Amino acid sequence: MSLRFALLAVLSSRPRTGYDLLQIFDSSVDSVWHAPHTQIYPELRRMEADGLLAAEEVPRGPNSTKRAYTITDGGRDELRRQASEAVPPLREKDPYRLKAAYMEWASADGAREQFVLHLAHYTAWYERWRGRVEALRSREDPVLRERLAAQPPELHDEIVAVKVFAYEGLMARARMEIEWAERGLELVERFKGPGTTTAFDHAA
Amino acid sequence: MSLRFALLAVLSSRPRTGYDLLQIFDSSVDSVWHAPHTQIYPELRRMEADGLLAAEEVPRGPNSTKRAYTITDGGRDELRRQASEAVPPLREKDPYRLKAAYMEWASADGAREQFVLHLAHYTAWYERWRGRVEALRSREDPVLRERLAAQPPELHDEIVAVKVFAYEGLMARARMEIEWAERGLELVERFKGPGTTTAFDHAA
DNA sequence: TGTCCCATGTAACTCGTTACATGATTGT
DNA sequence: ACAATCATGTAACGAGTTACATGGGACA
Repeated sequence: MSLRFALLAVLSSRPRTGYDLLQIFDSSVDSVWHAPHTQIYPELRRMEADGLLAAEEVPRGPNSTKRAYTITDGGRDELRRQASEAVPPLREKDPYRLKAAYMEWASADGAREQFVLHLAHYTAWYERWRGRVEALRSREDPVLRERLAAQPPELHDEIVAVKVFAYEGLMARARMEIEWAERGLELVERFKGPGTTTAFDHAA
Repeated sequence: MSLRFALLAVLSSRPRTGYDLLQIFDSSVDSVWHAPHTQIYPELRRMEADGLLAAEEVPRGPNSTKRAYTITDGGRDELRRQASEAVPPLREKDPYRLKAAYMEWASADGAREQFVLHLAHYTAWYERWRGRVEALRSREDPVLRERLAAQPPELHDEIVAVKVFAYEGLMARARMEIEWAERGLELVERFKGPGTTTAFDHAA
């Protein structure tokens, strides 16, 4: 249901096409969630069928149209409902920690490479999320501006604050992952450096 | 593939039945991964068909048998392969941060309840993981003992160290989630306390 | 006339969850 | 006898990924 929630949330500020949503999700701005077009387009159709969205064919050049989706009152109700319904957190399923727990089976190079990738990944995302927080605080982000324009001024501080809070949560996660990967690299050097043996080497 | 990896890893110390694995995954010890029996039993059958496991019908009472699975040489190769192959980290999909980013749509009670659940969840798991680290460090954990018994003594330190490292990563995650949820509760009081308005109230 | 970018789909497949089922064994 | 636990499945469904496709518009 997260995809549906995210779509409703983005469409609550103004109508957009599937392609618009794809850009927002996948590349530029809203780096909390993502989805490929193969998931977005069918979901928009289903949401329209469920009465959460209304679609309009708008012209595009002389011989073509595109579908713009507008949130309906029912869609806004559903957005409020999903935002307000507390869902119990899921049990952890953590593939990184799982893999680390059985690192004795890994080659030195494989283990090292995994942590190098981990470090690079979360370092890059940390920077990206930091940029988002700045764009939100300064209220220069274009998607945020459209959102604020669609809501009364007395809500603006809350809207900005909760988004900053969300991205700061992602930044905290990234910092944790970076520190963990650095400790991982130390472990690799300690146990898989020259002159050591590991379960990996006990081949049949 | 994480389930398959986890099954291979657990079976690498000694043969077990599907039910044994279920206990290890779902309740008692190995709290890094979990899976219901409806996923474990068919996966074991597939792994047997793929030559990673060998099954043996062992008697159970007078009129019944159970299937015990043993890892094969091919299974050990696959375990080494998966442990050694660096996989690029996945893009973030974070339903908690997503929901928080659009908290302006939530009722005060719904938002508060969500963070209370979050806090309770990660507090409980923090304690659980801390207990696991203790059981690993003292080498009193029965599953760990079987694992060490199956591997030469010069590997014991590495085996314990990587498991402690994995659980400490989970603990770091839990600490981060706890701090974040506490900040979330402060935000709820600030913006959804008495005398405030929120997008939730702007009903149609 | 080609090459991006805009714009939208279907189909097959994997992973995971939930619901529905069944039967034997062990201990009280 | 009954209950708890041991033991193992099938089926339907939803979410998400990857592969396969198609066609118009804008600009050089």
